[in-house]
Amino acid sequence: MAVTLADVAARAGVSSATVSRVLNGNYPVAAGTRERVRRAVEELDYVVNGQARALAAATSDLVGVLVNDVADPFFGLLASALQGEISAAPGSPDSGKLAVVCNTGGSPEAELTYLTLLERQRAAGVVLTGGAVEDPAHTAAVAARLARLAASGTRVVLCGRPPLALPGDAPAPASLTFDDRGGARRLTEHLLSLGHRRIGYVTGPPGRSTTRHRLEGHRAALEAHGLGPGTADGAAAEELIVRGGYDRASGYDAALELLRRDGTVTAVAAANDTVALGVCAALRDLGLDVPGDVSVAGFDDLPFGIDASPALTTVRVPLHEAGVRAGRLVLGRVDLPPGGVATVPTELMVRASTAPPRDTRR
Amino acid sequence: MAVTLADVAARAGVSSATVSRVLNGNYPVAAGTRERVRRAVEELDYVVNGQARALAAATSDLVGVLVNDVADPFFGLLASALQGEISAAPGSPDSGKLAVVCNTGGSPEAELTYLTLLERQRAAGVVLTGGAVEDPAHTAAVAARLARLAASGTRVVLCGRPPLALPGDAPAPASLTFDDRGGARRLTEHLLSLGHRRIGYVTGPPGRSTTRHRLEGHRAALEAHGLGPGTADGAAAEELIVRGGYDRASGYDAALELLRRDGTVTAVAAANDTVALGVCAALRDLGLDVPGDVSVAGFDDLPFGIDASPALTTVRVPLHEAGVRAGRLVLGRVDLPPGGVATVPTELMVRASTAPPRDTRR
DNA sequence: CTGTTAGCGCGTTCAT
DNA sequence: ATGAACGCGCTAACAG
Repeated sequence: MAVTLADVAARAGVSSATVSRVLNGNYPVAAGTRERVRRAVEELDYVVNGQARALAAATSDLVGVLVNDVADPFFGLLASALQGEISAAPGSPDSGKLAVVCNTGGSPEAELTYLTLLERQRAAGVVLTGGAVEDPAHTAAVAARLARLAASGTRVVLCGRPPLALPGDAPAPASLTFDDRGGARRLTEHLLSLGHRRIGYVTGPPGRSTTRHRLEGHRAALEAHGLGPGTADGAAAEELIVRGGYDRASGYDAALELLRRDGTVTAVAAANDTVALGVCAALRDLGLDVPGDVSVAGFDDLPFGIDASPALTTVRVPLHEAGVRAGRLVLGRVDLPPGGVATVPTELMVRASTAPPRDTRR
Repeated sequence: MAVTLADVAARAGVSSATVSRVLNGNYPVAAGTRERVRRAVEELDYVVNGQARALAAATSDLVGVLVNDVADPFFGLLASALQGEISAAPGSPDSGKLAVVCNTGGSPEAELTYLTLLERQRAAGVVLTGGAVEDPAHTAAVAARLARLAASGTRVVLCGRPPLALPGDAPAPASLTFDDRGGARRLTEHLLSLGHRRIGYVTGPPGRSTTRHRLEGHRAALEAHGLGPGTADGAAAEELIVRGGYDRASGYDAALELLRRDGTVTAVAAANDTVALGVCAALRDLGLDVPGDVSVAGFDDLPFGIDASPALTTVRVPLHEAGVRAGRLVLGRVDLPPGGVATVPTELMVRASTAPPRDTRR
């Protein structure tokens, strides 16, 4: 059926081992022989069998990239940078690696399934991106899978999720964590410094590390401004935390719920930009002006935020840079400082959707 | 190192052949034996070696999905639906297939490289999505690769690009084409029916099938309304076609260029939604109102269009449905009508960014 | 420098 | 119903 090494060898009048050597170029071969083999390969349209090669050499050129949602630009941007870094490196020994983007849809089961599939394929590396599901049982299951992968030589990198200890004596995987907490804190501080006191917060989906970190940042800012859980205002602020998801619809619903709980809210911080746009849409439908009546802020700084009405104040997460770094890490081209954890900084981006509350203006 | 079939066999006190049989479940095995093998697998945390299995059985569970840009929601949505369809099918024989999203970045070379990589891996299927590069040499190169893939049993599906004839006696691959031309035509007809006559058009990147089809639809609408290439107005309309790309920046630049060519433009149709938002941004910066001074329309109906200011009039491309269909096709779960081509309809979505031109209003 | 010889881990005959 | 043996296509020692 398909043409094999042996076919090429026969055509070139050499042994299959020699063909293998010229193909991999990591062994001395006479120039003349090499040329003959090259021609035979051309003439026969030979393409190596990756499976056989992987089996014989015990190496693979597959790198798995797990994302929670490919349709979400957050992951699209990350995956794009990662894949670019992995597939690039022309001429380098890493060249020819296949970055495999696997879409878990945020489902813990799918995450485990993909990890198994990648283990089956003896992947060269695996990158887990985005917030982790914080269920102890699931975390343990993931850790167990990762430990096995690591033990069999697969490089594991965590990107955008907390460091994870592996069972047994396995060293913890390299991890690139985003400063979600710091970003969220600076964002809420921005709202506070504008004069807002009744600030609503729409969280991400429950049980996710990013959801928790961002909410913690929000609370930290409140507490630092004397709105801690002990105070009356702090208790009121807790009432203004609404559970959501990472989609636009939950932002829309959350905004309605928020105004039902307290019609005097003057600002809303959302778990991400998409949710923030849902919040804006709801406010608009209610006849409220942003930021005139209510300020709204997002998180991530995805490209569409700048074209929203009004342009969204948000926290920039350097997804491209993070993707590139994660790509280098999983290829083993760079290493992390001892401890294996690096934090990617986030940056407050003030735009038009936030302003001082109405009553403090002239 | 890793635990193998033989290890499991030894543990269960049977031959490796028997273990293989219970694992694949396609052969009668005594219930008791099966149970013992199952336990051994559990205890040893055995995971089959995909490479070895593929080599022995001459089948793979990899399905490649080539996209032009993962960071673009257009492809994200498509890939998400495709992957969902491929990885779903719980219990079915297709279950356990690994959908591999490969990001070509729109580069012809990368496209060929990925095709080679997938051929190396003896992929079970390949889906090429998005507009095709219309360079004869490249088209021939792709066709040659696809013919080889098809010959070795890989299922090939085209999604969102024109049908392609393969060299030799190979049957043409199944293809799902989008009605880009019809959609673009209806969109421009919409603008014409609102009373616009000076309509600008910002194209997609040069040499792409989608760019050409959408532009053709635009021109067809003009011609049907007596603004054909022969007429004076038609010639003027040709002057209002500006070359762009699929990114926001080229929309921004194109809008400036358009107004420089003719300050009386009252409407602009863009190659896609992202470009349309760039056009809106430029108009806004110029102090022009959308749609008061200039109407703007996009294409694709990506989620962010509804939150733009104003909500974008566009043409909906049913990406989710298309992805699902493509997924079923590549798995061979459904077939296309004779000829192997199906057209996915597109739909005009009128929203707030288009309105009658100023001078025809009260 | 090059050919020969073993496996890599599994599916699949062919026997039993 | 189960085991023994062979081969998938390739790389990696080991000779020469």
